[in-house]
Amino acid sequence: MLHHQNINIAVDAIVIAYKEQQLFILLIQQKYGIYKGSWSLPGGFVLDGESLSGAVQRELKEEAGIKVNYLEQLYTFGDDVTRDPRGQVVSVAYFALVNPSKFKLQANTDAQDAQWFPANDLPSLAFDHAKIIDKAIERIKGKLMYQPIGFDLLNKEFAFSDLENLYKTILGKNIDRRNFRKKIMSFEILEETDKIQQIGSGRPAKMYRFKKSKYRQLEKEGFHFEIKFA
Amino acid sequence: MLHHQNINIAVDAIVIAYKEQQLFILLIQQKYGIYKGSWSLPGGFVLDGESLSGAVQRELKEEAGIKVNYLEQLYTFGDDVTRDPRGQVVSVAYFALVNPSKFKLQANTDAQDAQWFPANDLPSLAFDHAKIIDKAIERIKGKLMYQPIGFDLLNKEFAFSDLENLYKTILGKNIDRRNFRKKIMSFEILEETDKIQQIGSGRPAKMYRFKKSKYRQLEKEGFHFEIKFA
DNA sequence: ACAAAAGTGTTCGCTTTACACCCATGT
DNA sequence: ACATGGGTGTAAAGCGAACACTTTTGT
Repeated sequence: MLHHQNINIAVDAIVIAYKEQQLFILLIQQKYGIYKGSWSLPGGFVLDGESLSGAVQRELKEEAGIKVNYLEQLYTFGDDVTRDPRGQVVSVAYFALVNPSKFKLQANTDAQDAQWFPANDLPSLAFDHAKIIDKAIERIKGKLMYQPIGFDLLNKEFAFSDLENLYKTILGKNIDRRNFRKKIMSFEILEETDKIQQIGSGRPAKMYRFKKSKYRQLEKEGFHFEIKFA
Repeated sequence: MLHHQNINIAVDAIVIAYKEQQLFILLIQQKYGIYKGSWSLPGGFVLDGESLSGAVQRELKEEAGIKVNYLEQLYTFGDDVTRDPRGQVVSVAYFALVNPSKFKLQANTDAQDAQWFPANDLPSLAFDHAKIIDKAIERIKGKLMYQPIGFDLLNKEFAFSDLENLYKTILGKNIDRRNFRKKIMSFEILEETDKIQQIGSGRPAKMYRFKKSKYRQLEKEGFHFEIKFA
């Protein structure tokens, strides 16, 4: 070490999934220590020579056997020097999105202690993880309005109403179906598939795909995804 | 230390000032090491028991004798494991704004090696600091549109045209004076003083003050500062 | 009187909002 | 035939964009 420091550096991940009009967060049950038995965010110490995002991906694989499709740095928590009772730990939090295909956790890995919890019904959490989750939820709410991250929470093919419900769920308010559809459609970033969804009763829905390449191209041309609501 | 890690944690600060239609960034000349003589952002290792923002403030005081009026975490750089050639260092970058009263650096402190550089004419920088500055400039450009941070770069009392020029400078484009004034005034967050500014020729300008308390109150009521341009 | 910067309103077009009925399917 | 969710258009209001002359001072 360059300079002697009695501080550790860790990463934590807030992994978010969406299913049946609910947001879920991935938590891990602590096996040892004073927080034994309580739930916490997946994460751990960064290894020597390892990058921060690399550490996140490794921990997610080790602790939950999961690979995410969206990963972004959220915030670094280090202003509360006593956030970890064992010693000074600075934690770089990342926020991640997964689509429903990742929802069933493989029990074959180390992941026996990993579980999804509804975001609005979390158990009590170790460390300052409740605060970290709050910040992540704030971030996703904000981002939803000006970046097409909702698609990372849906299957590759989805009904329009799925997107609509996702927005309703995350923002916690009703949106006008007609205006919402008009807006999204005007961006021309959705591709209609030839499939239709048939579940339960009601008229079957056309399935759409998010055209990521089209979006990236529009972005380069100066286009900004942005949604406004009443 | 809880866990043996061969990684250090540091903070860096991007301190931004505005004067005469230019943005300036505070840099420090390196005294030792392989980057000796080249310029870098103020910053350094976090001390045991010290908070991250505390470390930033301490370094700014030590290295430049400066106290900032706006400080916000920018990003944590730790994905490039070799960003510091001496060893693995994760750096939490903060971005800070100061008003013109801080512009003259006291030469009595350690600050002999501190200097302001125009943001568009920087010397070559140590480490990955050029990249960090880019990110900070991006952030300030974005924030200017939806948060009233411009006021932190001006004196407490300022002419309206100062605000206008600040926006023109940072965004790098012309703005419509009438529309801009109309917009800002509609927020009712400025207070007219009884002073007038008289410099050189031309009609003297009324001086304004930013009503921070009024802004905070509006914010609580759900108001969002937001400016759009052509 | 002229140069220099401050101050001020109106019109036009686009975007946002509010709002309700028909369609396709299963039971 | 009815229940369920999918799919669609239009009018009014509000906001952003474009645009030029008058005022106050110094020289």
